[in-house]
Amino acid sequence: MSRQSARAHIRGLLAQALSVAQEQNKLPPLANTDVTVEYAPPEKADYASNLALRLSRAVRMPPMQVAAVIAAALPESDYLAEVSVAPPGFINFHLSETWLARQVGEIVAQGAAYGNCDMGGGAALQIEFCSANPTGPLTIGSGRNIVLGDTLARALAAANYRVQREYYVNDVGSQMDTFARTLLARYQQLHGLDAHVPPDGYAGEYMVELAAQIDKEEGNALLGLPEDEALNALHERGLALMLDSIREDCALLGVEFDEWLSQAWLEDEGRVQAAIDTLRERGRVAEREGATWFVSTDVEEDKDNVLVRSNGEPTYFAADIAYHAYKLERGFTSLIDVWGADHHGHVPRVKASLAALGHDPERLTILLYQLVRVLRGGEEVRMSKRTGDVVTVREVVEEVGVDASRYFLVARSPDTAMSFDLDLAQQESDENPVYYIQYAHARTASILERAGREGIAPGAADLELLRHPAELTLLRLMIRLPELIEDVALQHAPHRLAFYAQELAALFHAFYRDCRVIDPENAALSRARLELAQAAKLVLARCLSLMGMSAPERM
RNA sequence: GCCCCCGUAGCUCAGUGGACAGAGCAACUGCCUUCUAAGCAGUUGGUCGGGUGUUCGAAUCACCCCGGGGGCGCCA
Repeated sequence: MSRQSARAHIRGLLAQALSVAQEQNKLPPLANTDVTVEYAPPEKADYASNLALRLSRAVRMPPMQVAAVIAAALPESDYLAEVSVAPPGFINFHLSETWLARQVGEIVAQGAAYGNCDMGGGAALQIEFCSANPTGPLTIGSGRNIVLGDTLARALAAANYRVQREYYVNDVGSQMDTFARTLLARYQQLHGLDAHVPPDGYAGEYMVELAAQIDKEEGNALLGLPEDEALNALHERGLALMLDSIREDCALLGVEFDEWLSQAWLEDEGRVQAAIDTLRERGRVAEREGATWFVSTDVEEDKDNVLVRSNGEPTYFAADIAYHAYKLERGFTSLIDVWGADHHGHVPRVKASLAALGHDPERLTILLYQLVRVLRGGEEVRMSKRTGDVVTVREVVEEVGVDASRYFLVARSPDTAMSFDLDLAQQESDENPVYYIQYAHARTASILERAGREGIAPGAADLELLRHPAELTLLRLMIRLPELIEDVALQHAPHRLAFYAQELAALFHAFYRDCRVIDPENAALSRARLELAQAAKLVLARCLSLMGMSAPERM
């Protein structure tokens, strides 16, 4: 695929140096050692390794000496201008500025593919996200789920995983019964009957609209049916309409799922029963108190969990066991679930159940995100899905737009209980990071357009003319994009994209100030800088695209 | 009672074993006859909630405490 990133290259050099030093008896034989390379403080170096510090104890040598030995054994590399050793024992790597300048050509040549890496090696990966109960419109909380899941999916695809996006539809269970009963009451009310939304029903206005939609299609045909038939019909039709609406909400955020997998389907296929049977064969099931239990007290969990209720209905947990097993049976080598932190207690039992079925629970990663508070007029908006008192994805996107919605929802670490301030996202649009980043992109576009009008031909540039500190600082960050994508994919940390984009935009703005691109007095330098502007445009656009945001040509 | 997340500058948050702790916003001071001022430069601002350990090195790891949020067998 793409060329090796500088970080990966340096890691390779260090690994070679380590084995050379051992062969030459400069270091005692060592067991397999992790070679770590990180970003150095900018004034010290570009990259740094603490390898010598970590090995010092094992090799019984002072860290500075270990560092010197390793540094001396490093092979030559055209990536590097200088390698130095710094107290207390760091090995510092300074990139060659001519190598750096030449990377502009690499970036432009790779175009929209620049940033890709081969971490996944084409492995099939499934990411399941959103999966909100189809009993109401998507809330801003689901919005965070969707944006985290989709952004991560984009980064994983860039890291060469074959990614499938899936939405698990919880179309079975008590909440769907309540949904149908609420719908029936609303439908009856439309026909002048004295019906009431059940006390635990969904009081939101959208249920009235849903009933009206069904009424438009069916007229009073449902009134004559026995109650259970009417409920079944409303369940089915209401669910279909709700899923359409959820699909539209996702589309508003620029997200499309490859698969919508139904819990009812899993049950109808007998997969839930089959999972329970398998667990029983493996001696992991107990009957007590009239219910069927998954026995996990002896392993990962601190308590057993119900699989089949005393009324004979399987639980959500039983279906989830079958569901996760089915994911692996479909050939995905790794799975990611994106869950709200309120489900964290569910994690150990799902993993325990996978293990009990003979699967490797390590294949499943659960990305938990803390819940979203919404501020409107400086006040926290109280939300309740049951009363219909929610802030929806649709409202937010309509209010602040898809770019700002996605940016704010992805820009915080999943571990942070974030506040989404609706007024701020709108009022301060001038001071908004969204515009800041997009403006940098628009500036690159504007420069390129101007160059075109003035007949400055791109290409054939002598890139080694790029020596200005502002040019090189910008480039140092640009060449880290593949490393960033690797980190985002590995750490499941999509928010890093937002911080990178912000920093990149800042460095571009600084370059714009310090380095005039189109200079009639210096055609050669103009061509080189034009090439750099083109590369910067590609990197900015790639970041925005990974975050699902637009990259405007002008603002 | 037990489990998970958080506590870092006035505010919103990065940084989760590495070098003197960072950004944006807010506040203050400057910069448009030249490729977009939705921009740039500078200044102010922090006992990293508290304590004790581990380590060559701790915002980061362990333990205890304080504070905020979320969760805990027949809801999903």
